[in-house]
Amino acid sequence: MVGEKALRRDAAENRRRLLVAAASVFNEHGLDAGVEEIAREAGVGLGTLYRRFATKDALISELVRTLLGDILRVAESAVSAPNGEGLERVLSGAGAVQSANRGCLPRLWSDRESASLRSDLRQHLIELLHLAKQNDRIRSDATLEDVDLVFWAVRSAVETSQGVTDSAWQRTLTIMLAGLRPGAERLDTRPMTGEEYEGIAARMNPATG
Amino acid sequence: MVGEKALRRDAAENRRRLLVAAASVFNEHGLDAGVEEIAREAGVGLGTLYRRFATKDALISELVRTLLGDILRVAESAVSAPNGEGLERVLSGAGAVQSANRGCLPRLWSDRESASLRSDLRQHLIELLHLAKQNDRIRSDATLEDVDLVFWAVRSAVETSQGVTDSAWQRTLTIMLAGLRPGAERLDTRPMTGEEYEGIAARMNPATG
Amino acid sequence: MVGEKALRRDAAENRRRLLVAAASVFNEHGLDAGVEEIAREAGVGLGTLYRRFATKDALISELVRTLLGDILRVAESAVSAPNGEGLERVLSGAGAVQSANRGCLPRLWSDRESASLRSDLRQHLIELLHLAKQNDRIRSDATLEDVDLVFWAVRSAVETSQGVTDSAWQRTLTIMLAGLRPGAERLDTRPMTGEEYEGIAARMNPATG
Amino acid sequence: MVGEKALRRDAAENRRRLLVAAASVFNEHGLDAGVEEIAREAGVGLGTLYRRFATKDALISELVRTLLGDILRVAESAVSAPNGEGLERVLSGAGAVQSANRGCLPRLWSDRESASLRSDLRQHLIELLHLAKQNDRIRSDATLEDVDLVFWAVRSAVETSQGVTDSAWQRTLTIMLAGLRPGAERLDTRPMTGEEYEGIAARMNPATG
DNA sequence: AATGAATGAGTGTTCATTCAT
DNA sequence: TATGAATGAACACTCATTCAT
Repeated sequence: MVGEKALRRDAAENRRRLLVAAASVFNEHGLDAGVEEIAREAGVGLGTLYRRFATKDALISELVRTLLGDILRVAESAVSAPNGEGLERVLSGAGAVQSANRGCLPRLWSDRESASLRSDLRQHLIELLHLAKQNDRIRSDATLEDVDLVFWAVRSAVETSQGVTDSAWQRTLTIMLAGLRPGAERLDTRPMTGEEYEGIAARMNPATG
Repeated sequence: MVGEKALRRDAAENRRRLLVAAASVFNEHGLDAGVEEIAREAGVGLGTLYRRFATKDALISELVRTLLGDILRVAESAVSAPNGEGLERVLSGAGAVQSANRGCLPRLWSDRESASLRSDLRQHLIELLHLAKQNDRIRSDATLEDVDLVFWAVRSAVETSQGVTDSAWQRTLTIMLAGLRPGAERLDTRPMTGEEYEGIAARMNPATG
Repeated sequence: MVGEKALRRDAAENRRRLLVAAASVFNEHGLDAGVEEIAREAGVGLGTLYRRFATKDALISELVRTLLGDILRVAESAVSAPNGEGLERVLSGAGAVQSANRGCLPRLWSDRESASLRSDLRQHLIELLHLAKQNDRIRSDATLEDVDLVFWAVRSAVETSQGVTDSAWQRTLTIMLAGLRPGAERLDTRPMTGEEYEGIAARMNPATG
Repeated sequence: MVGEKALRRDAAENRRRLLVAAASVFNEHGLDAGVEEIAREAGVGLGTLYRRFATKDALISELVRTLLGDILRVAESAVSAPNGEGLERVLSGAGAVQSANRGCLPRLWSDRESASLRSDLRQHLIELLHLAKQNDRIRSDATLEDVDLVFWAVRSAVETSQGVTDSAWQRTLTIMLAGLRPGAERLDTRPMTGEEYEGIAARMNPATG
């Protein structure tokens, strides 16, 4: 009995170490980093990695689920934030999580296996958005999809400013929140006409030197 | 006419076809798509691809430069737009270009070989931002870096909404512009304190499944 | 026992098989033979070859070092040969090694990575040449460089007589030793004047067929 | 008629330029050098190269035949040399040719297509060797095969001393001639016993680190 | 259960040769 | 006829995954 439990605990420990190592390695070399480096960083053998995760893809998915879980937990506790500030807390929290896990961003919001977690998150966001509107922190015509856009905008700021600055995403968040405040300008304008779009697409004509 | 040696007509045509094919294949399968598929889509042999582009990386870089060139051209003509609307035109144009070339986005704003083109673009943006401020379309405390953030936010909207909707990036742009208007709320607030950040990082504790 | 990390038994066995297979394949098809055939001949997968040797070039280098090591060992034991015969033993041994490893000859005496082994060999040759002179087996005006020339002459005999006879190199060795005996004719004659050389070079005039 | 002749002359000129270029390129980069560089060095297009030579291999063969032709011509004129010195003149001449065409050496004495030229050369060598023996310049038990060995020994000296010294082959030639003089020691000794050979072969046992 | 050596399909790239211009 | 762009088989090498120890 004791021996069994000890093994289980080791297994869980290995699993945790692998996820931490994967996050670290992905942050440094991107998702193309080799599984061998992850195992080395985790201090375990390759076989152990594959005992815990069926494929590299499954490992990435699990890491993504971990991050979504972190964000989800912030969302859960944010419901009780005062003055409808919960939504903003979640967005900040998600920014912090993304910033600390740049390597996973290409999969964070599109990973197929994590759909249900993102769905859970959206359930909370519905309520948080409602609270924010009630408290006049977010304009009444803002949608749940708009909130997604904020997550995504933060993602790109983190990814692109990598190595230059760590706080670019905070400015992105600030600007988007400013645009979502009750007092900001109307949002129902399309920023560009179809003709303009076509014009640019047509110009996509590589120079012949 | 130009400094580079002119390519024969058909060589130039092949070059153009390869860039178009690369954009298409990357859009469908990402930058990890094989060079063989690009050649096939372009209707040429592998050797031809490598006659035109020294490496796969060089092909990607060239594609990125093509896109930045498209955006740059919009920026050049946008200077003469009325009412300081030029900046918004460039942002819309860049959105359209990015939307039509999703596959390249991971490199578009970070490719090393394209630094000078991005630098050229920034020169134009300086003026366009100035004009926008003069015309009260953009708040006076907005910076050139804020404009970068808009490009990047649009990028992420395009990437993440892939296959769901093609216009998400337009909404992102609308929201960020709303946040950058003179009447929007102050931008000097940090959206999250350091302690909160640490709190979340500490919670990064993968499930022991 | 040694400084390097010990390989597992089967890993070491694979390494040996690969070197033997490489020698065999190179003997048959030259250094241009494909790595795949080497792996097949060794009965291992391609990945195993690359696990043991970083590149094809490194494999060739290692094979060269192995052969030089064989020759070096002969040289070490040759010091104790009677009547100053040690030098001749080394030359014969090197001939046998070269004859059994024709495929490596283009690299044997010029491989960059093996310089120190060749240097070690030369240290032994200095002593062996000295002993040979003391015992009147080699003329006193012979130099260490002359000994190099004997190695190289044997190389070429092995290479060129490939498939015709296996003992041509022995005759080459015999003739060169005869020329290096104390009683042979003076060696300070230039075999050809500069004018003659120029005359031939000028005649280098490909047929107009 | 005149136009036709002019074309023929151009073709012949191109052919000559290609052979000269090939020799030069092979000298610098070895036989693995690309055909494109040869065409460039010759100042003609790739198509022209392939109009003159069916394959790269045919070009190499032709170059080899050119060199053998040069040596053959020396052999022809050497028959009339005084005091039986003709043989030595051919050997020197061949050394000069080889030294000036290092790049071809791997094929010079083994190229299949050049067999008849080498056969012609041997016919002359038979006579030259006879004359040398009659004049007591070469020992009477020397064979035609021994002469081959001298060619080959020179080859290797040229190849291996590449970049270090240009005259190593002359020393090799001097030593071998000394070994072939009437006064040199007997040549009928085998330099190594079969057991010794086996002993070394058995030791061919890569270290297991 | 843990290890890491072994595997081989897949990738980017080269280069002798062909052929449209 | 001369050109060099086009071709694609062949190559060296990588890396996610398997499995003997």
